[in-house]
Amino acid sequence: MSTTSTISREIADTLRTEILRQQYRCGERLPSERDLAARYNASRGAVREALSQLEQNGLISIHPGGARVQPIESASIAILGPLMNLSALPDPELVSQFLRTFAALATDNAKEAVEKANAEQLIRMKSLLVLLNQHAGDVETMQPHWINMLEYMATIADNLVVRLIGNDLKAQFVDQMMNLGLKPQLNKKNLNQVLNNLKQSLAKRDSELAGSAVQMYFNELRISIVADIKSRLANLQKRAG
Amino acid sequence: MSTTSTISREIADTLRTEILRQQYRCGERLPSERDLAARYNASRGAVREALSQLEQNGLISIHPGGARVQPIESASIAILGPLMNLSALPDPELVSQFLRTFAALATDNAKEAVEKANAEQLIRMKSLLVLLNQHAGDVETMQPHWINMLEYMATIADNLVVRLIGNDLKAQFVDQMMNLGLKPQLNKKNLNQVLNNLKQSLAKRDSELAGSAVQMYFNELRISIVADIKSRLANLQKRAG
DNA sequence: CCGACCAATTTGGTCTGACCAATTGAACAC
DNA sequence: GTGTTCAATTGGTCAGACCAAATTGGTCGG
Repeated sequence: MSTTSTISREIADTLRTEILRQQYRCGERLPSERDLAARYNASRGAVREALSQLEQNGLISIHPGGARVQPIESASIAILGPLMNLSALPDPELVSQFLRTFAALATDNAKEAVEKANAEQLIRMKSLLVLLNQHAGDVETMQPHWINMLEYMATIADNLVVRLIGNDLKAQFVDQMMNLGLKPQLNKKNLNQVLNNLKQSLAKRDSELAGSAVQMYFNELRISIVADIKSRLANLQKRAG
Repeated sequence: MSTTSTISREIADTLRTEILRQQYRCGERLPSERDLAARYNASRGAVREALSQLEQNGLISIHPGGARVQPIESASIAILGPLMNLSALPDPELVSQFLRTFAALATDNAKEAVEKANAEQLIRMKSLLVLLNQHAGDVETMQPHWINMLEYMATIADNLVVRLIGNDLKAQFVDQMMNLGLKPQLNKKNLNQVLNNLKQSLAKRDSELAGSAVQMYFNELRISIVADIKSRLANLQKRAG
């Protein structure tokens, strides 16, 4: 649903990819709006809307005299998705950073959730944990229950800043990961420890323990996923070489 | 510098504020581009660019038939700045969430920095820590040294995702906080413990300890700042009532 | 009274062509 | 070389037009 395809969006996508591929050097001037309009067979208005989006992305800065490419480190999160889509398989380093970041935020959510949960919310978390335990055998079917748990923790923590970042990150990352059809292999022993720690943290309302449990889970997930991507990359290279 | 004032930007700012003030109910249709153009005495093109920016902000979704207001929880980080600027004094709850989030990311950076730092980087961090200790007496002059330390840790951690989020958060938050001229009062005993833990973490390359030290620092900072804002708000209310 | 259907209107997406002010860049004078 | 000047370029804005999709409101059948 949603993403209605428009000329301006297509232009923005194309230019964004070109910039992320570093086909324009940082600081370099982009072609003029009129040139771009000619190149893409579009009107200046469409080009301007595209450039306006790229400026919002922090990829370029538009001044009278010309639009200049900005260093990628000063861009906004919105570019992470396109950055990961530059090739069929995302950069494992970037994926690792992504999961680290996601872990940090989820950990904070877990801590705050356990801290401020009321009795009813505590019970609900415990019941969600039971579901997690029931599916501990199969990572595949456990996934949605993890999402439920983390989502519910986020609801309790009720941190707008984290939620907004999480939205962006999810939009940029999760959907694209799904497409890869990753089947992470989690160490069962460690997973059991995660679930046990989570259980204890809920029982004793120990927020630090809850945080470290979530942290450990994401750590496992990260290591597994990154390894998977790296091995796929190695296979590709072997086939190509 | 930079922010050249353009009509489209002004329109975007005005509409953004109106939406954040909930002057349009969520799901409600915005006035048509033609209406807005008439209202702001501007051309449709300018209005379209403004709306395009708001769509990038996740505040509205534009479809043929009309632009509709989206729930704020599905917006992007870019709205946090405007959200905090709705009134002279920002919502303390939002500030608290901000600092929590910032803490979570800085903590992760600290952990990774201590983990992967080479000998030279370790030395540099120690020297930065010496500077911190020298200014431990005065929170005011210590601030820039903290920024240096955290910035250097971020450089070592070299996590693009965290950096981009940090950029956004800083752009939305830090500058506006500076204007308030806050003078946080940190508990000296706790501050000393933070510095000591940091020192030990560097000596033993204990990433967890480094993380908890940074966490504790931000915790102190957050409590102090939030209390400050709350007391100011109380003063304002007393004067008004 | 209600729901399904259809046409008129409205709305966003795009294009063309035009004007202004600021910037740029090259020719020019020193 | 260096500083100045001036014309070409560039972004910002406007007006008016067309199309396709969505909305709206009225009509018709139940």
